[in-house]
Amino acid sequence: MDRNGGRSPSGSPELRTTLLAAGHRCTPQREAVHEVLCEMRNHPTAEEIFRAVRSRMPAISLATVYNALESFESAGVCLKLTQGDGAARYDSRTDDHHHVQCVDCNRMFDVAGPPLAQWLASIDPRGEFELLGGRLVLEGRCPNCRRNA
Amino acid sequence: MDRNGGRSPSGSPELRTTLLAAGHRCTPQREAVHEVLCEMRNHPTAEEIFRAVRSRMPAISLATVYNALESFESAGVCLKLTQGDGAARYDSRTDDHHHVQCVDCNRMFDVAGPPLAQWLASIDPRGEFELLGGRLVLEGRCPNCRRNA
DNA sequence: TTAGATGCAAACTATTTGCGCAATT
DNA sequence: AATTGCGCAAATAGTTTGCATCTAA
Repeated sequence: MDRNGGRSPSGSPELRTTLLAAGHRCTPQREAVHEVLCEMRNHPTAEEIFRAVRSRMPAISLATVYNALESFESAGVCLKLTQGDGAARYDSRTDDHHHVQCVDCNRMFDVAGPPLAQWLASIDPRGEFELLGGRLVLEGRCPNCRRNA
Repeated sequence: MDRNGGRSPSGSPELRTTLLAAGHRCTPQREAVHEVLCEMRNHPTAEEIFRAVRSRMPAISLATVYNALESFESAGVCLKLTQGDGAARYDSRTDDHHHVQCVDCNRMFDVAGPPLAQWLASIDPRGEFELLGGRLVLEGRCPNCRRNA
C-alpha cells in the first residue's frame, strides 16, 4: 500500500537522487521549492509556491521556481495540472488520482474514483495513437461553495 | 443516431435561435466565425480561426473572435479544449468524445472510446462535489509523428 | 572543470478590457 | 430606443528567455 499518499518524502535524499537520475541538479532552491510543495496540499500555483518559498529564501526568483517545477515534473516528482482558465497548479502527489476544480472558488480538490490507467485501456481501441498520459480535471462545485450557493 | 457528427449545421437559423436563447446576439461576425469553425475540423486555436475568418471578413478583430467563441461556449454551440501548454482549441463537435494532443506536432485529434459521462458515475462516489463536466484531453503521439519518430 | 542553475529584467503569448461607435433586437 | 456587440489599442496574466554570474557534479 501507499503509506505516503503518493508523496515523496520532503527534505529527503530521495529528491536529489531522483533529480540526478533524470539529468537535473539538486540545488538548495530546488530543495526549498520541493519542501514547500510537499507541505502545501492545496494544489498551489507557481506564484503561490513562489510566495511561500520566498519567506524562507528571500532571494529566490520566480523564474527559478518555474525552473524547479519543470525539473520536478520531468523527473516525475510532481504533477502539473492545467485547467483552461488561469494558472497551472502543481501537486506533489504523483499517484493516479483525479481533480475537481470548483467553478465558484477556483480551488482544486482531490476526488476519489477509479484510476485513469484503468480507463485508458478502453480509449483508442485501434491503437492509432501512442498514448503517453493525461490527467482528468473536472469542473464542479466544492462542498463549501455548495453550502453557500 | 448522430448523422451530423455532433455538429450544429453551419449558416443555419439554428445558431441564431440558440444564441438568442442563451441571451446573446447573433451578428454577421458570429455567423462567420461559426461557419469557419464548422468547416475546420482540426480543433483550431482562436488565432487560426481569426486568420480563416478574416479572409472572408477582413475587418473582423481578434477580440471579436474571442467574444464570439465565448458566447458559443456559453450557449453550448462549441467546446473549448485546453491543454497545459499554449492556446485553447475550439471544437464544433459538442457530443461526448475525447481528444489526444500530439506531443510532437501539437495538433489535436479526436479519439474513440467510451463517453466520459459513463465514467463520471464512478467518480466521487460519496457525492461530495456537484460535478458539472470536464473534458479528457490526453497526451500522445499521432500516427504521422509515430511514423517519423 | 564545466554543464547546468540562478537572479534579474525584459520579452513573449494568450486573452481580456475600456472606449467610442455601430448594429441588433 | 436601448442594449449589446464591434473594432481598436492598451492592459493583463502567466510563463519563458537572454545574459552575466555562480555552483553542483
